[in-house]
Amino acid sequence: MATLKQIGKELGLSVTTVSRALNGFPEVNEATRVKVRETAERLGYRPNRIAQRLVTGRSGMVGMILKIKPDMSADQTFFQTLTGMTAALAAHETDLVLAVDQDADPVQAYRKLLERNIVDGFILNAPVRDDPRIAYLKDQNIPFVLHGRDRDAPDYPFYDIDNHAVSTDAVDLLANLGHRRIALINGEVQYTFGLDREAGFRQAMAGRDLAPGWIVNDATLEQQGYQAALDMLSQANAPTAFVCFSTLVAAGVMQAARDKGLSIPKDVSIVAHDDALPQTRAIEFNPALTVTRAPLRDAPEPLVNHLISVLRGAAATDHQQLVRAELILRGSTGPVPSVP
Amino acid sequence: MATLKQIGKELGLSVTTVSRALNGFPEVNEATRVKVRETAERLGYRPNRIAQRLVTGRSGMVGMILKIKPDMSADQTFFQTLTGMTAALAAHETDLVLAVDQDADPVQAYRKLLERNIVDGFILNAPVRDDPRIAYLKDQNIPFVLHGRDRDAPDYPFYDIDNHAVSTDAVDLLANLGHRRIALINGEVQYTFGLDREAGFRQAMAGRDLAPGWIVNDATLEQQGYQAALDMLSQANAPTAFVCFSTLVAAGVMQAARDKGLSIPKDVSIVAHDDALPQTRAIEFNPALTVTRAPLRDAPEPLVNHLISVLRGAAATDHQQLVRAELILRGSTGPVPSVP
DNA sequence: TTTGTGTTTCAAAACGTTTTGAATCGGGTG
DNA sequence: CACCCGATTCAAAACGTTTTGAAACACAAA
Repeated sequence: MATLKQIGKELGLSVTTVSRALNGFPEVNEATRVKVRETAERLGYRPNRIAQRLVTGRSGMVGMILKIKPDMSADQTFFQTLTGMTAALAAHETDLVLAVDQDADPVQAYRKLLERNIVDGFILNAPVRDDPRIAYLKDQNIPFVLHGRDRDAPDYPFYDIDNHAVSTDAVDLLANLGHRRIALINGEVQYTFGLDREAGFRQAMAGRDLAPGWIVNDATLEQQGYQAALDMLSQANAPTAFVCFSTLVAAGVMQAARDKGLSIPKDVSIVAHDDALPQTRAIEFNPALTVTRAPLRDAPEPLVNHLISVLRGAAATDHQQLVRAELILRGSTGPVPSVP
Repeated sequence: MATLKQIGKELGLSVTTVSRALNGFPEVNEATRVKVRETAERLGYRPNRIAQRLVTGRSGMVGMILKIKPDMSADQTFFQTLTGMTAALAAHETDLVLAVDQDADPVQAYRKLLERNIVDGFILNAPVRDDPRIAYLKDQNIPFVLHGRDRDAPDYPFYDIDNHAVSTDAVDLLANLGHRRIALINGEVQYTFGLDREAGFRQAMAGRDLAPGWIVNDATLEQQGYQAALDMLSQANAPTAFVCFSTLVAAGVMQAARDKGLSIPKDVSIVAHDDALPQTRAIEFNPALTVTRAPLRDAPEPLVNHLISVLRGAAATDHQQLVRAELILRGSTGPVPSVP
């Protein structure tokens, strides 16, 4: 591996000058700079990141810790996010160190990575309410950025979609179509996104004096959506509309409605939230799904950029981003059926 | 952050002595060592890995590059492997840098990580025949270890199961039960494990003068297993036994047999290879599945240990491990039906 | 007292970079 | 000629560790 010293010796220059020439400092003669560049190229010089990091005091790596579920599966969305993230990080000469959390204590894995002086900061996802990881990292004064929020109006950098509005938008749409009996098939309420969706739903319903009589939480799979909807549709005074946590859950709900001999949107309306994952495309449903849409692939780049800025010393609160999901009207929603 | 120098000043010792005391060198007075340990503990000393790495010339990180399929899903098996790997690496003070390969050129992502002097070596998986990544890493003289092999009798460290034997064992079992028309529902033949399974199958069939008339490749999903088996079972002189690439594929084959009104194992026998993933448990099939079994969770630790040894200078060929899958007889195999 | 011996400690170099503060040079100005 | 100035280059320090070769010390043997 070529070093600055070798390039210097080759040209009769000091390492100082070589370093400055390569790093674009203005006080070096343009002719010298060209020669240095040439020689560096010829010798195949690559800066030794380790040495750079020792002197700058930063490691140039950020950590991310995966929480794996007991069934060893992980978030469906993880690979989508990971791909975007490594690409965005590479643009800032930064690498991603991945670890898996297998501990009971959610903070343990972060502590371990920190103690080894490996990473400059963290990317967190899937926060729970008052997340202990966040308390820990703030206490230790470690930079991090969150995909999501663990509370309203936090004081750390984050990128999140407005999950509260996701629900209120859906309820507003359905209520304006005349629906009164609206169900929520929600995701995991251990996470704030689930909690926010439920809170938004309850508030929107309350604002219109509607009773939130049908709420099912912790449904993430198609099968769970199917089962929940089937139960509800079998009752007297069944709901006429469903707000679904995901397009996958909506697929289950749709199947349940069909199995009950109900047609969409004549008898039952369905709104889902669409993370725009490649597996289940809302527009290919039959009928095409009305959705609140916030592509997950939009998240990694802002997320990474926020973190990089903060690592460079920017104020945490300058890097908060709350995006509103888009409401896209398609064929799965219609006016409430006249009389049941 | 406390440093060696600070500990030294605190105790009136040189950094040399402090360093040696903490690293367990024999030539330091036991009383001194105790004092140093105490002070280090009290000051919360953590060695600066970056500095350590600069002087030792090793980064203490290994890289792994994920190949993501066009549908953005990844290997079902990935999380299983990842968990075991980070745990095994942590035992050697080593961290995992993850990157995603989004290039047409499979070597590009490796080159990038290397040019940045980030990693000491690589863990590769899912090799193709004469894998270009392996050629590149060997040419560059970069340590690596492979999960799988890209050819027979390679000269690099690997951990692999004997995929050839997986097929021959299955065929032998079925042929000994009297089956003559044996089908193979194989996985992706772009990878060597798929190729080896097919080669083993053909060889075992040829060894018994049986015609390998039913071979389907590139089936990884339940649906694909179902479709392939349904096609075969609809033909005249349909196969009486199936060798399946995975338990997931076997589930599809089983369903196809049932849909054809065939019972298992009376009319159709099924053998599958079982990676022992938590999602599809062969023993819970009905009837319980006869399998060749090689738990994927067994792989990460030997894999990591091989790599660590090689990083420490061991000979590459001392760290090759070929394990033979276990044949487990259960209820899905039986004698060939008397007359069709 | 001197010499030898084993134990324990130390100063200094090294890793490759960035950064600080100073030196050198050529050329103009007084 | 003496001085100053801008442009360019340099030597040295620093980051925190490991490692080398030598020094210091205590104690026993000669």
